[in-house]
Amino acid sequence: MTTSAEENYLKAILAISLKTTENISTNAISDEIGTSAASVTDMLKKLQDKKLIKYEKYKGVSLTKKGNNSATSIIRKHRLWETFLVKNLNFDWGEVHEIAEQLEHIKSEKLIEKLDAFLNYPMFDPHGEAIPTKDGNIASNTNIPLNELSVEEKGNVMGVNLDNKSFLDYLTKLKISIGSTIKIVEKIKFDQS
Amino acid sequence: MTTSAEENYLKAILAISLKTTENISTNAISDEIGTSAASVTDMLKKLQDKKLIKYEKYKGVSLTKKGNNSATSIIRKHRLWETFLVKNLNFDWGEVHEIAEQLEHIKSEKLIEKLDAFLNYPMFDPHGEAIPTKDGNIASNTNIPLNELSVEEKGNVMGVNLDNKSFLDYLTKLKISIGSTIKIVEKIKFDQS
DNA sequence: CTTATTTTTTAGTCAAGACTAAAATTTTAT
DNA sequence: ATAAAATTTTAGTCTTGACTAAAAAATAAG
Repeated sequence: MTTSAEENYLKAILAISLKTTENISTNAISDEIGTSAASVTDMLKKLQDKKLIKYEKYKGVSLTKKGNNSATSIIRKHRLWETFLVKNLNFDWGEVHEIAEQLEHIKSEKLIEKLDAFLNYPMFDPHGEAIPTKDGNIASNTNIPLNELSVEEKGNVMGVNLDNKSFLDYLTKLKISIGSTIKIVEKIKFDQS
Repeated sequence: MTTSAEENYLKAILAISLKTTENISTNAISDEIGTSAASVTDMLKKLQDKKLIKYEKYKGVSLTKKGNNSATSIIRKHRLWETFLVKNLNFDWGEVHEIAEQLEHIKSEKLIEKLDAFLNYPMFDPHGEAIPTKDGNIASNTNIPLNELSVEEKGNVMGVNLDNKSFLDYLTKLKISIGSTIKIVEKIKFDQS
């Protein structure tokens, strides 16, 4: 059985592996989780013992099959709960992340299957991220990042990549939500906003 | 902020105080929670420091106003989640207790208020137990225990007091659920079944 | 009313998961 | 190629919440 702390490390390792091609360093993990590098080293040993990661001193880390399954399952739980919070409990998408961080660690296979059925097997969460299926499959996200759309082009908002509260609140204020059609009016050179 | 462990102790103390009039002993708590008496003594000191209980060495324990509020709030969360699991996720009432034990510790006032609204402010949980309101009020349960009904009398099942999995499964098999009308056919002397 | 029994507390330990400071290793720069 | 800088690991400590064994206090029995 994995603890919440272990699950958070696995999730972090998976998240980093999707952002970079390089091998995953202790510091990258400590940045992602917000703990000291020493704490990360401690935990890597435990995860290694449980065969959830492959870890070589000073070299870097990668998830084993087992670790990847575990991490993917946590992402699945997180995104299903976020979907529930937004769709059924009427939370704004900007405020569900912290709550889902807690809910994702609830231990019950049956719970998550029944939640999935209740939500009618959604493919995407409220941020537009794909929800892994029970057997670990993830729909690939074929959306175009906003900054790659040119002026006057139109597109539908399929999701928001950031889990940044103030930015999500800003979008809410502009009434931009999943499914909205937006048009690029002008590009500001400095930050491409 | 209370930890999950602290919340479980508060819940146990409240549960015992509802079952007995006598003062609450260390052993009673250790029996309820399933830990050693020594562990209970340790925790009582912490709860005392946080002003959640009144504790006198060798004498016994009682909840302070603050402790009672906290314990009641946990009961509320537990019962709202059980209601959700049964009503919306189609769990059998016999299998929700363990999951609710985990969900009750999720930290978010807003979550529980929104869940309450989503469920349409239920007064009773799937076991027939009253759900405390946001401000701590609990509807008193005026139901008659089954063993006090006489032969041939009829009644409606308002709830089941036990959180005993095998008994609840047994009732499920007999198709006895909340709202069923049952009739006392015969009393078996030995165990009053 | 003193002794035996039960209950409760204290003392010492352990594991998980965090930390800081120091040592070891790797990488970068001259 | 070697010194300097950055990264990573080790060693030692802390807190939480548990445990066992022993001591202390309260209760029961003769």
